Amino acid sequence: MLSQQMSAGKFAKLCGVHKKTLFYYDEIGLLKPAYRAANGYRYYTAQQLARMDIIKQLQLLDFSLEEIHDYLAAETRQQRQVFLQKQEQAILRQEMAIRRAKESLKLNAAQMTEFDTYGIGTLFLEETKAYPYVLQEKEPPIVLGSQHYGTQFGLLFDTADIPAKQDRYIVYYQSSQQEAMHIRPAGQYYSMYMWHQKDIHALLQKFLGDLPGKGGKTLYYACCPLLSAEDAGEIIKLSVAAVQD
Amino acid sequence: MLSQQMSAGKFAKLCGVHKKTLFYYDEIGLLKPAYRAANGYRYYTAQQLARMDIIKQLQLLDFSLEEIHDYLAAETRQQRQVFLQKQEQAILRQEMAIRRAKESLKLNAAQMTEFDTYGIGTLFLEETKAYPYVLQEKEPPIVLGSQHYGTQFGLLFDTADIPAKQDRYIVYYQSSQQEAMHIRPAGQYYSMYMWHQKDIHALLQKFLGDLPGKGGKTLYYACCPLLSAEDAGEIIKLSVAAVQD
DNA sequence: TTGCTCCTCACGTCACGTGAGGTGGC
DNA sequence: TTGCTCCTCACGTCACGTGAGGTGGC
Repeated sequence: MLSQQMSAGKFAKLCGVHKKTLFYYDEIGLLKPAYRAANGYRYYTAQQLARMDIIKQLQLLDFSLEEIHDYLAAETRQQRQVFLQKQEQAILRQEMAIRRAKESLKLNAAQMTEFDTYGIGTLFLEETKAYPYVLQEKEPPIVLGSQHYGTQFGLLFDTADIPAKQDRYIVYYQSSQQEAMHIRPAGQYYSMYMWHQKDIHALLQKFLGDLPGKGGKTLYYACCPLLSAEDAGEIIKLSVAAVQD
Repeated sequence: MLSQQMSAGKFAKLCGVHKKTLFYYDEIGLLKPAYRAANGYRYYTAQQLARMDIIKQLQLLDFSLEEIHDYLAAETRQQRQVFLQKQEQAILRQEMAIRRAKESLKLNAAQMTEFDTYGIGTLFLEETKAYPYVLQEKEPPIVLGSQHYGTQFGLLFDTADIPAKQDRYIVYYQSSQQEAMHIRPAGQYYSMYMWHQKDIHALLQKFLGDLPGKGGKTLYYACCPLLSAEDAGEIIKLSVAAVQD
């Protein structure tokens, strides 16, 4: 029977965790050694590996140690099942977050290389896919930020308005199509990266002046927070459809 | 110009963060107020929201605050792009982990309901899909644990061996098909949940004795760590193909 | 004056990790 | 005896959160 027992170091190696982790689990009562010698030495048994195994599995499911403790203390399997179901929700939320992060990363990386090839103030023609977007109905906040609008967001202008006044709308993309009432059509667009410091109006007029012909009605003003990363001014991307609609 | 400045509380609300978060960012030098009054009051400007916006975006990409600091301190866009690329790897790893967690959760939930309907010692017939698995070539560790083998793992026996001796192999499932050299075929299986305390051999013989006829050659012994969750003994699931091969 | 906001300590949280300094077993 | 393992403090880390106690502006 004693041959089954092992010291903290051995048990830690078998479990694939740091010995200090075992000390911590002992301290919080999550996994106490089967036997404590008079000199303070901790001894674990092979059976305890099963408990550690559950702990590790639940950690992969993003349980906190306290939740794992409650799980293990649950009387019935029904109770444990409730824990697992709750966790399923959490995992799904995490999955959404990861998906958004991936999209954002992809978009930003692509935009960086695009920006590096064209730089500021160069007009270029690009082919883009269609994407859905949502219009902000209520009064917009002072500053546009990704915390409100997600990865891709900006303003819409009517090109007819530019010479005189300006009219704003806030756009924000959504992968969830439920809210997306509008679609930016696929096709060729004239685009230019610009540096927005103060006067939007001058920027827009410069852009329209550079166009080789008349473009689409809608002017897309996209914010590029990760491109900017400077204290002074923001880098933005202006686009209009190349074909008149 | 002063009208652009706002107190910590207002700026926090605008950013959607706790005021204490601003204090912390100030302390670590990630986002310092634009102006500090003689009485110690912090004042922020609307421009600083852009920086906060980058911080939050990068946090969504699972950057640590230190990494964000380095990102923002990077001189060139090329350097920043390197950061983003590194992060892409991290995100992909996370995605894998989530996928495995989801699979594990699904499997365990299904197994719990199955176990609740049949209980221990009841033979039942089930239809299962094919799944790939890998054989452990080297000497197996003393105790089977999910940390080595993933969500689904266990032992393989040859039914011909049972009456006399026992021969073990360790199985472990993989969703990545690269390593999976073997396949458990789809079809009908006789299965039974049992409580494994000490004598495996007696268990296996009982199981084979309960079968209504001769089953397949391979006996699957699957470990169910999350079903067990008790200190004494483990719950396992035995299966053989219903059709003789 | 009241109520609100602002500040600075200082300590808590989570799940450990990292030494320092000392003891015990072969 | 040497080298290895074990122990217990105690403090560090990460990204904040939580009061306590006091000040400042309208």
